[in-house]
Amino acid sequence: MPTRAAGVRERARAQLVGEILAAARTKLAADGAADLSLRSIARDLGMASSAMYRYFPSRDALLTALVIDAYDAVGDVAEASAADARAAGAGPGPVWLAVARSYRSWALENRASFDLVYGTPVRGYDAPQDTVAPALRLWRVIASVLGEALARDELTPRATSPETRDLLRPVVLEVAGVPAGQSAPPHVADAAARSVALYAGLVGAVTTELAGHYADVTTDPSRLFDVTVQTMALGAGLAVELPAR
Amino acid sequence: MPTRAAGVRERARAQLVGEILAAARTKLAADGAADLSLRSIARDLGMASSAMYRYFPSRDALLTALVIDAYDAVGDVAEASAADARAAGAGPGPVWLAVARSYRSWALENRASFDLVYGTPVRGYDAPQDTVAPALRLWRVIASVLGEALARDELTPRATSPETRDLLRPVVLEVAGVPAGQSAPPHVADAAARSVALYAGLVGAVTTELAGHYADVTTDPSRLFDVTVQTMALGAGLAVELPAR
DNA sequence: TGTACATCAGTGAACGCGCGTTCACTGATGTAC
DNA sequence: TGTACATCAGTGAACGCGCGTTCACTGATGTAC
Repeated sequence: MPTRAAGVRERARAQLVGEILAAARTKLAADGAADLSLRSIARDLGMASSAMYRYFPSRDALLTALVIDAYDAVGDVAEASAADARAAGAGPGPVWLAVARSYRSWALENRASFDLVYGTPVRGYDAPQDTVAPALRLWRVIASVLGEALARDELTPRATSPETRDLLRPVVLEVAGVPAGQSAPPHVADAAARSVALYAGLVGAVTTELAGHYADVTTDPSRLFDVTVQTMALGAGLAVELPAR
Repeated sequence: MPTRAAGVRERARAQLVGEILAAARTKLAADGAADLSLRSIARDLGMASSAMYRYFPSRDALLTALVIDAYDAVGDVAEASAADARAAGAGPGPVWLAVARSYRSWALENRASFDLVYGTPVRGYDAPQDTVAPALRLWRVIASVLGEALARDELTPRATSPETRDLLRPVVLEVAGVPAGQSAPPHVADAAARSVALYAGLVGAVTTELAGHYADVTTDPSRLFDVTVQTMALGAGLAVELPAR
């Protein structure tokens, strides 16, 4: 049974790749991306460091796998929380709050992964093209919130500057129903621009908290996060009510 | 002249400390904080690596000097741009835009310094207490913008959640005239909370751009930054008009 | 002004550490006839 | 079913690198009398 026999080797291989990745994730969580080394992972798995090269051509290739991993984890979490909120009948504002909170929770629980993809780029590592698609998942989730608000006509109107047109790429536009290649009408382009502010604001709120800067100004980072995200939503034209504590 | 002689040695010492810091800044800009080493700085200065220890007790002490350096540079830039804008008669909205732009420019020109203080914390390095005061300068500048808007009664009102009270520390409150130790009235506490959203949003916009994530969604990061910062201002209750391009 | 001593700057070798990557190799597993 | 060969997994030693920090030391500079 040649094919099945080959399958055995392949399966063993796939399993070991999985074990390496699992060990790498553990190491990443413990030491951070900058200190992640093939040798230490090999040590943890009880194998020679040179054996790593049967599975990953270089340290950077391993890093790329972890980067994609992290983006996908964020994508999963964000998409799931948005879907849950919508299933519970939430409108755009509350969906945004749910997404923001889940993003923050994930970041707090996976600091090193968060830093790996949203923090300071790792020196000497250039993320290859494969990482772009998974990275766009969060953009899409946030753009979809604005797209939904727009469709429901729930977006607080504002004067839009004409330069917003043609400023954004399809990713954040298509969610609002603009086909690729077509120029977006002003109000859609504006909604997309607002979603960028939410994305950047979200990243900033979490980054600031993780960098320890919230500690300088508050005693309750979690609540401050909620209030901050609410303020940002207001700027984007979404109403968010915070549950009383 | 004993005192003058001693002064010579002290001055030589101070000058060399200055040269070390200058070389360290150059190295920081070139290699990033994680790769900053005493040995490489010593090499650049043409001295033995062990000589470094006459001037800095450890690598971390050098890092601390660079951290304070970075915070002060940001503080200078932010305070100066706010002062310039005010001198030119600008109201809170335009002052905020000026501060945000100058912050971004500084970050783009000093990536490694930006990462050092607003990015992923350096592994194994704990910023000592001396760094807190310089770090607060940017908070104060941003809080002062909101404080001014409040004083001028130019802040778009909004429903404030009662939990905003007692959420924030004096730093962001005192700028609006609340003496240390006193609880802020609701509208002041709310203004302070808005300033946190601006701070976090600003950090996030720059972080996102530097991490390369803007490249996924736009072709004109500079303009997108302006629009983003405008949207955030709206959430904080400030009106910002962007100059046409 | 001159001399004896103390202080400081700076050196170079060394310790012990960890890293990514390469290479020739041993066995085990799979393949073709 | 059995044998000869090819493929692959994994090893362990080695290369060359850079790091922070310590230590005993040499000279030069400053200080006290």
